[in-house]
Amino acid sequence: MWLRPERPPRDRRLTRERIVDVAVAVLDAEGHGGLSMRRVATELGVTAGSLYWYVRTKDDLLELALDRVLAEVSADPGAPGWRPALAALARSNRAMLLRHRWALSELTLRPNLGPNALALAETGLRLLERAGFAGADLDAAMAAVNDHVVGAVIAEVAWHGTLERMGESGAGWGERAAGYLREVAARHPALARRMAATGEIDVERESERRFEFGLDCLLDGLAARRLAPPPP
Amino acid sequence: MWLRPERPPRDRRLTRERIVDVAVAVLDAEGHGGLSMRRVATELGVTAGSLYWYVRTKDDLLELALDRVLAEVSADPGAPGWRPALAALARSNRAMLLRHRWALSELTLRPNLGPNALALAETGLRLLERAGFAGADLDAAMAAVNDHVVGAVIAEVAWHGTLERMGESGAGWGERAAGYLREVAARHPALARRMAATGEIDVERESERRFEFGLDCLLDGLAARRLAPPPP
DNA sequence: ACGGCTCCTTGAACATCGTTCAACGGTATT
DNA sequence: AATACCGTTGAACGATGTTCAAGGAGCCGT
Repeated sequence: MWLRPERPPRDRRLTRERIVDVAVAVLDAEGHGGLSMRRVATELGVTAGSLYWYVRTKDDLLELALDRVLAEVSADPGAPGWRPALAALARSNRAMLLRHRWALSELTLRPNLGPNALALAETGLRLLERAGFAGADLDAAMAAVNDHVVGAVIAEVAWHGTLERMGESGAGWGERAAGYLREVAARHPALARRMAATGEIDVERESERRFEFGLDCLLDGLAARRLAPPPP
Repeated sequence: MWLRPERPPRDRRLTRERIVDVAVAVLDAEGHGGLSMRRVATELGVTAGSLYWYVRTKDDLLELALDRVLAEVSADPGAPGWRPALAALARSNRAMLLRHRWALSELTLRPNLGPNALALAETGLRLLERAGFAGADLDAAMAAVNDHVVGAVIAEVAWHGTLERMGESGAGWGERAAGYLREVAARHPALARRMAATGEIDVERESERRFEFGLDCLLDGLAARRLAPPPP
């Protein structure tokens, strides 16, 4: 994908950029399922076939959209040490994934080697280099932080989606689910304890708390594995 | 989904179980994109419409398939302490996700409250309870481990997929990519250093190494946050 | 043994999707 | 002014998920 440069054109009513703009907008508004070539085309006042002049396939368009939103995550240049800086980068990454929830499903099955993805990797690596990591541990440390971000957001999105579906299922839901829940609770005491302890909880707050907890654990482990203190 | 019990039937040539069997087989063999209602139906010697007697929608079928493979992950009952036991559970989880790579994309956007998912949560929670976790930290610790597993497998699958696509792109690929790579290397020195250091590497081995690295970091952090030593 | 009833399967249909392609109008080059 | 090419159209193809009237197959009550 990133090998195919855009045509140097003449009168074009369209652009890759404008197409990706609309695609991201549609994805943000209606999620993964809401994106279709025809939808993007109508939004641009054009027929679906035209898009294929600028984009080889729908997958390519998704790849472009993914890289577009990856540009939104950035490091905080004013962070005092490697640890706050790395945490800030992770938080920025998480915030972006929560803004564009469709990006996760794309990230899952699509390789992303776009310019913004690579730039993001670069800033992360430099951060860890200054922190005192090198060699194979550098890659592993970077991966560990990214994995935690991705895994945490996946869990949050799935959780949020579950509650949304419950809301959609109309009023009589609780009664039909009660039997199932009772059976589950009987079979799984530890799970029942946790469900009882956390009554009505705010998914966003709790997800953020868990994210910070895991991030702290991870950073503790990373700090212990640093080769050298950060250079002065 | 888990509220709808199967019909008590008469002569049925089909069963939910047989349908899910075939669905999992097709998914394993041909991935997410290879699954269609018609495909499953023909595999069972039946027309597509018949499936809708047993399954309300394709999404429901995927939910069933996901819970089916979730049954494959299990804890090692003979693990000596909480830490090896938790690590074994995480490894078993990872192994399952690598066996059924399609399960990841489903896990991403689908809530999973199936019986096997809940049983899995139960064993994890019991493990952490015995390790000395309680209250909100218990949930957070469980989530942190799961997040690392999911995130790590996602990264591995995406990486593997990238290399596969490169292989498909025919011979002349390297030449067309060389310019892009050179530009990337020039713009991103740290990235270039890492790419140069790790020449031809085995994706599976390296992914496993990174997984264990991150897991160790995480477990270190968790150990430090334990409320009490494990009860005798 | 027969009628009636419910369970399950069929086959055709609908809408929508990604993608292709011949045709065609407008723009720049010669 | 003639030509060549760029960008768009509109129709089409095949495949997809899902629905539904119709019909056959087994069981029940009489």
